[in-house]
Amino acid sequence: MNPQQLRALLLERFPVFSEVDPAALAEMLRDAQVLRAPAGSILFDAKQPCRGFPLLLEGSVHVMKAARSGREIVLYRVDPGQGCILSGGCLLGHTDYSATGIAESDVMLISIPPAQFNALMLECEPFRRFIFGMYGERLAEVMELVEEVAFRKLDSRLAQLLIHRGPVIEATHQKLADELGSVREIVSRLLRSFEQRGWVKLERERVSVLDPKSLAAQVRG
Amino acid sequence: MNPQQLRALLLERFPVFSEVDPAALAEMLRDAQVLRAPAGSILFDAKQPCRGFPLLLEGSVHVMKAARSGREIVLYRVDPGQGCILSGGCLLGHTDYSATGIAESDVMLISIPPAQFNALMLECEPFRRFIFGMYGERLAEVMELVEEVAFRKLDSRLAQLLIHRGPVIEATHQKLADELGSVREIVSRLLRSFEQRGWVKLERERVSVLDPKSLAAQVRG
DNA sequence: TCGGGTATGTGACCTAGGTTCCAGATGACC
DNA sequence: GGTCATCTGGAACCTAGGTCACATACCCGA
Repeated sequence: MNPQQLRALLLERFPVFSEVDPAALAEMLRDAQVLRAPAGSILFDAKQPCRGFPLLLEGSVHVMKAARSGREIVLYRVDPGQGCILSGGCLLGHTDYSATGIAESDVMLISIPPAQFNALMLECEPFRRFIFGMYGERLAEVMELVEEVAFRKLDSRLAQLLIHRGPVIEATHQKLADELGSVREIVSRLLRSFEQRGWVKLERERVSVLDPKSLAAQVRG
Repeated sequence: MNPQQLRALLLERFPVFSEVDPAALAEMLRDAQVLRAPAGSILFDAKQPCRGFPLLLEGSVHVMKAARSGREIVLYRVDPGQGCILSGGCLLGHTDYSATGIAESDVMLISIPPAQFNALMLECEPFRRFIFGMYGERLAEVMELVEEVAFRKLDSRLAQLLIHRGPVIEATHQKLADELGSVREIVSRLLRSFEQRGWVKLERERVSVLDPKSLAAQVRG
């Protein structure tokens, strides 16, 4: 990818950079690294060196926690136009997060070197708001997740996941279970009951939503 | 409280201000509001106007979520030397958090007006790190909480709470349940079983830890 | 077409924890 | 002391969801 293409893609994914001084942006782009990783690769884990603040250009990333039992739960997803604030955390002198980021699909990201990142934070108010906004959103999402896990039943959370992931979900039951912090058998059982009620259609590695209204009712119920 | 006392208290609780330009600090102190609230008062809720970024000087604050069932769970505590990043969130243009902050004890806090807050963020790198660090810590705490709620059993979480709150906890079983996101009966049952094993002593509105080692083992188990 | 890896269906069973309901205890206030 | 609210103990019961142990079914490459 040539510099012009990169610049255009960055601006498309991160409109906030249109408010950055063009010279500073050019400098940043010169120093920044573009990284690619295939689906399934671990982008960061407990303690990665991680120099630079990563911004996701393409693909999506799951940030998750795993218990020693092997069970997992997804804390949130990072989509294009968002940054990996966790792996960027070390830039700001945080404690370690002990969460894992895995590429859900092939990903491309750009890593802003610490010097440029700090300069942007210093000089550019919109950029500062953007970064803060990301932190705030993540915090809100994870707080919401606490409430869900603590108070909502699994059928409701599964229904919500199916609706959110759109009409056709390509994933194994195991992956859905990992996302919810449950186990395969339970997710299979719930999916089957949804299917018996005509709400979804099940195929190998695929769930098709047939009746989003009823699923949504299940979310509320 | 006179300005000198306030300045001294602020510096004691928030050493980061020693790195702020003294003139700017004086200006901030002149404009900042000192707020007090009695134990039990709601400091912020879904949507409070909340002008200013609050820093906690005395007391402690619970940030919690409530389900319509009436059950609650504490997301994290704010102690002196920390800021209410949630109520401060509006300064930075976030979405609403729909969490509630209640004063666990009598509290005193200082509210930094938006103009001064932005000026500090702009001018003072240590302050910026401090604020970012707080966001990062909160995020890490809440992520940890997700894992606990999803994967740890209640006896383990209760034992952890008892150890953390130190040798004598003055609280009703209901409050402990609210903190964990559970119900009174279960907490009572677990406490009783701890008592039968000689790990704690139970009195009205008081739990005394007798055997922290065994409790700690319960946390890990 | 055969065989091994992966994905799913299914049932029996178990347990943590929630629900309900009530009895006693404690303390505050009149 | 008497009344009332709050707090705690405790049993019976129920349910969601996790665990185990399989049987199938599907996919793909040798």
